[in-house]
Amino acid sequence: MGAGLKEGRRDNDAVPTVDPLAAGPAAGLADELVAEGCIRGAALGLVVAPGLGVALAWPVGRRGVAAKSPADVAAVLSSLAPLDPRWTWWTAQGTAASLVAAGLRPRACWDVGAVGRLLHGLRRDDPAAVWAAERELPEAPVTRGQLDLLDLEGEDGEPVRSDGQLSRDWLRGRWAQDLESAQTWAALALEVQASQQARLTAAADPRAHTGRPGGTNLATLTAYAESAAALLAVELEHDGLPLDRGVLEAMLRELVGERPSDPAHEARLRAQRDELVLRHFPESGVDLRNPLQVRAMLSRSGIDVPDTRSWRLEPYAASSPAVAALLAWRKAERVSTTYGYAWLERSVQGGRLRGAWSAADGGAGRMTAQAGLHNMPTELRPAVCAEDGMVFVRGDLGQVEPRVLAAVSGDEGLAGAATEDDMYAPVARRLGCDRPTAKVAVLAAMYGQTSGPAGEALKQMDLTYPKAMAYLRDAEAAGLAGADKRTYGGRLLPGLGEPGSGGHGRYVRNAVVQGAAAELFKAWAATVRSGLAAADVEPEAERVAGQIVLCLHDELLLHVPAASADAAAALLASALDATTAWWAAGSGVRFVVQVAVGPTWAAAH
DNA sequence: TCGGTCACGTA
DNA sequence: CGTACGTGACCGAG
Repeated sequence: MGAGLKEGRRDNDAVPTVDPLAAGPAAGLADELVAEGCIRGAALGLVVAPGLGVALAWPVGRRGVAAKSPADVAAVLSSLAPLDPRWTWWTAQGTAASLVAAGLRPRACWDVGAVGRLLHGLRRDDPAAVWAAERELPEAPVTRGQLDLLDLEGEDGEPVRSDGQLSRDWLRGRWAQDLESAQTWAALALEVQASQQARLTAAADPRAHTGRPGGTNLATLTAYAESAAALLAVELEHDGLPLDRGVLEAMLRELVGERPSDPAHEARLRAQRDELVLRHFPESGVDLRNPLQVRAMLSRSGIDVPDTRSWRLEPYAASSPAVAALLAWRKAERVSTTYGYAWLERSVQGGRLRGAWSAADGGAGRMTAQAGLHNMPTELRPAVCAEDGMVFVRGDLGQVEPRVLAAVSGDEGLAGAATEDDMYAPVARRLGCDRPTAKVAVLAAMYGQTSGPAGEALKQMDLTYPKAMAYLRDAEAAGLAGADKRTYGGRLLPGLGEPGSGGHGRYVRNAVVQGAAAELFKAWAATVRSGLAAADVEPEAERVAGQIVLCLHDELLLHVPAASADAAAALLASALDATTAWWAAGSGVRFVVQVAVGPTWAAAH
């Protein structure tokens, strides 16, 4: 056994049921790969061909290992833990999902799709799109459905077509036909990785920061974090958010009534709820779900509103029982339609709420989640209950967007304000206004508001924080001109190519802040994940049991054994310090996290 | 069956 | 007329 194997033995990634040292076809594999020029800690291309095995690729070699079942695959990968590879896959969604399902928690990865999104501002992360963008070819068509003759034009059985694009045949599954093809596919992923790595390495750091780990530049570290977030998205989808079905059902009974037994019963209950509102109005036959009809009905009662949004009706609620009834109906209707019994049946199984996660959606690259994970009403959060013997540890980044603005713009004045726990207090002092006004002015600056009560304070912002305001103005100008823009971490915000609307200007102005905040958040989440699940902290005792169960833009929710609550809380703080040490190095900006522990999500505040 | 609009939940 | 997202009901065009 080589020296590298001894020092590097890290079997903690493995499921307890898989012994990486067990004798078997994969025993000694790590040694063999090292002998064939595979370097410890480096990118290692990985493709899993279902039912066949594992394909590996490194710059000077490749290898296929037969593995029929997911457990076999897990055993092979566990045996490679001594190599401490940065697993390089086309996407975590495509490759890591089965690994996670088999109990693996890979430590480090490179997600070619996630990095493609970052570098090229792609809305897609499939191999065809990333390959084309990296080769600077025209956008590739989406592969779906059956191949037709047109698809095969220019194809000769090779993975790369004569026009330079990836083969549609290979994209449709040819890569998984045999282990030899899977190795080729893994080598192609590694080829893209190397090209991406070169682009990232060449990217100048936005500011002359020092102290980044291993001398790695910000863009590359951001690529690591985006990759980790893509893997985390797969894990979140697999693990789910603990939710007590009984508690939620009790809340639903309280809010919207009993569970309907059949469609007719449901219609009857619906009519009963509607009647509680309609009885306040003289006319009949009004559909409460049709805003136009509701507006007309209100108008006949002497309430004229341009639309029927709740904030517009709110002022009338005190004097009009009818409006109050309508607003109460709306609230119940929202819960009933979106977070009611149907949602419960669809999205909660085995005490966990599960939905699809995306690690970088939308223009700014925030994480998004489906199945209501990101917009569950606050009033339902008491149903998010920790399991027996477990607690939630919740960490919330305080005032993250203005702090991010201070860091990315290099504005010394704003950075000075960001040394305090509440940065709006010093801003108010400098602007000569009260705290609420200062807060509105800062938010208005980041969102691109141009009018309103913050007007005077905004003028003061220009004088007091010129670099921050110039940073925002430059972003807006780029958006208006149709030019490309990059976030601090290097995410491309593609320009429209031609002068755009004010709306797009405002969008880019906000996206450079929101996007950078998302990058910082993901880097923090990745660091927390390492402290929880990965095997890179020695000795073993320093690792904290538990898992991340929710990411919510500036908030992380951990589900941990009660005995580990303090350690998890400390991890949230230390991980933030470790992350901002390189992310905001030299800026003087302080980031803060508020941590709370509780038996439910609602209680952890 | 589709996209657009309204409405509303979260950050 | 401050940003982003996901979801559902309804409408009208296809």
